[in-house]
Amino acid sequence: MKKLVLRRAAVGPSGRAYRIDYAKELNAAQYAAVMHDKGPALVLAGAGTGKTRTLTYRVARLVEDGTDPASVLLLTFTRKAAREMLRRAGSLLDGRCDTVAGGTFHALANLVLRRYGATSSIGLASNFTVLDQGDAEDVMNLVRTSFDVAKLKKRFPQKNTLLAMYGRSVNTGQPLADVIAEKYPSFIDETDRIAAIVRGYNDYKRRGAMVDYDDLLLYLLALTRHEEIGPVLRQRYKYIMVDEYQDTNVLQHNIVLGLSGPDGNVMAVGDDAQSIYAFRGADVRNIHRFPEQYPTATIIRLEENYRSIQPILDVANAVLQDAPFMFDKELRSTRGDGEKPMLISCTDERQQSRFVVERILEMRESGTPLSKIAVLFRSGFLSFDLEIELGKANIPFKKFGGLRFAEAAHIKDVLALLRLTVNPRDAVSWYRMILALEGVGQKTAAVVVEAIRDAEDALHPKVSLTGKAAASVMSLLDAIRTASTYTTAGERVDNLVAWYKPVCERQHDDPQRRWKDVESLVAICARYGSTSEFLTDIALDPPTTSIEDIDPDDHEQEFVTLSTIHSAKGLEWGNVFLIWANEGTLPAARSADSEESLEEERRLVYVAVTRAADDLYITYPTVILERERTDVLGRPSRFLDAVSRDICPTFLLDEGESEDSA
DNA sequence: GGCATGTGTATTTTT
DNA sequence: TACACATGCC
Repeated sequence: MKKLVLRRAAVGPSGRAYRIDYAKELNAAQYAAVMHDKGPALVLAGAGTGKTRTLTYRVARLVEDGTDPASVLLLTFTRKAAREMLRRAGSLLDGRCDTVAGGTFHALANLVLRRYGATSSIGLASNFTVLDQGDAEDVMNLVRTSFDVAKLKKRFPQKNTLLAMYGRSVNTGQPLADVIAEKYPSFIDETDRIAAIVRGYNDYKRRGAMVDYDDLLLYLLALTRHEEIGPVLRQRYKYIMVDEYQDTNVLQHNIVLGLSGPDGNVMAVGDDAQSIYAFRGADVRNIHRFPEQYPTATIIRLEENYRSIQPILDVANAVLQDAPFMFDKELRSTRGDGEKPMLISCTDERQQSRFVVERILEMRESGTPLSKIAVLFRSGFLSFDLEIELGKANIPFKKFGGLRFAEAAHIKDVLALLRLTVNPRDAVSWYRMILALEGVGQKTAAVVVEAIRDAEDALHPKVSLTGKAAASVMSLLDAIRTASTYTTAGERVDNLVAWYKPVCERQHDDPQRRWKDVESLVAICARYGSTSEFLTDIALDPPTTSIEDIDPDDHEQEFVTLSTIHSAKGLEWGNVFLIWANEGTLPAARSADSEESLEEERRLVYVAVTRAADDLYITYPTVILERERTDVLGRPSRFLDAVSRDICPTFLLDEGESEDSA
């Protein structure tokens, strides 16, 4: 038997002895944050400074001091981040953090609204549907079309532009007219019509008990201000922690204010240098103004970087050097010196891809696992050429960002079918599926949807059609009717998918590949009893990529990560390539018009650079093929101007000895 | 004439 | 992939 050993314990404010030796496991600043008890606090956590660790330990510390885990609320940017933190906190304390509430603002809103949405003045049925971005666009499109804007003979905003206008208005609190005047001046004459369409959009959602992402936040805010429910929520959540505070929008900021009440038991954690979601309404000023908002706030700075070697941080610090106001920060590495990052000037995109591929092959040769390598870029399409080269070289990779699972047409189809079994009044889903049928175009689809809307029983509409259209519409109605008789999501989806297969095969030329996706969706769905719960989860937390998440065989496999900078937030790799680091791409040309958006591009560079632990290669092509013959001469991103060649030397690529002698 | 379907082109970033 | 526009079927 092992012998018992005595260890001197620290004692917390509650007088209980801590199991975890916080002082030993944390640095001074982290320790201060973890021990912070009541009242507002702002933790400025630079990249790689152990932010997750700090949050995790604070949760554990609160629980060790006897705080009811259910009264701790951890708001994060993604559900995945929340899961990870709660898992880690749980493992510190043998699972005693199970009941801590954690997730995104949207997930919290969903939870609270299911419970209180119907009873309050909001009057939202508890079985409401959550619309994801694509669904919301479809609804907007339906309303837009009903306004006959095509007949205007004038450019009129597209569905996604309309949604962006409305979303901006909601997320920044600006009136719609002001948003149009400021951000979309070319449509200023159409302000009234746009406003009418937005009203139509909101009416449609209300009638169908649907909420989009913005509504979730709006309704949650309303509930925090509600006479009876507000106090209930504040009673419930006594300790609030918000991660990535720099990426909150005004709405979310107000929700935090509403939830925390006058005492302000809020710990906001973030890094203003990593605010990269302004396009979604995020406002860096939320974090900048936190100290004014809460004059008694404790401010704690985490500056010791555990991730990167100093030469990488030198580049990161230099990128921020000329930035206008930011909280003071200077990242210091705890790891010391190492190889300097390299700036590599490539002749064109081909050479850039070749360089990355050859370097990856060398790394693999010298024993670096592929999982430690990442290639980062500004926008999804910038990796297309590289993907081809990686494929040729047989280097497995996985791409994050860009196309998401739930955005693929065939996945949306299956989800639409499922939705119809839950809500046969869902005109958007009907329209989508009817349009997919053989012999049916926009006109016929509109007629059928109209008939369904007017019918007493949506599944038995009175509509007279002939030929192929008649037969295929009948078969769709029949499929929905049959599937609806089953109770579980799994049974329903099996039925629907059997009907959908020939439709999918007729519509797409690569049905086999698509069908794999459908099958993984079916596999996820099979775990659910309730169809609407499944649909909500898919909308709030869509699987990032197609099969990997589900296929257990692929889990072990080694792969290089390709990712947009946005999707790389919070992650790290040993070896990082930042490609397309040239003017016009990073910053993106469309961001060059305002200082605000330019600064956001600077922060993107900062985020990208600070993902690297050991090796960083920044590449840019000099000759860029613009559309139709005009080649543009590329120059490196202006945000690298302040990075001296001494910190990050420049290299050119020459053709070496050919290796294949065959 | 009305409608379904094919073709070409251009794409930020995401809860 | 999603749109605008052109073509060809009923």
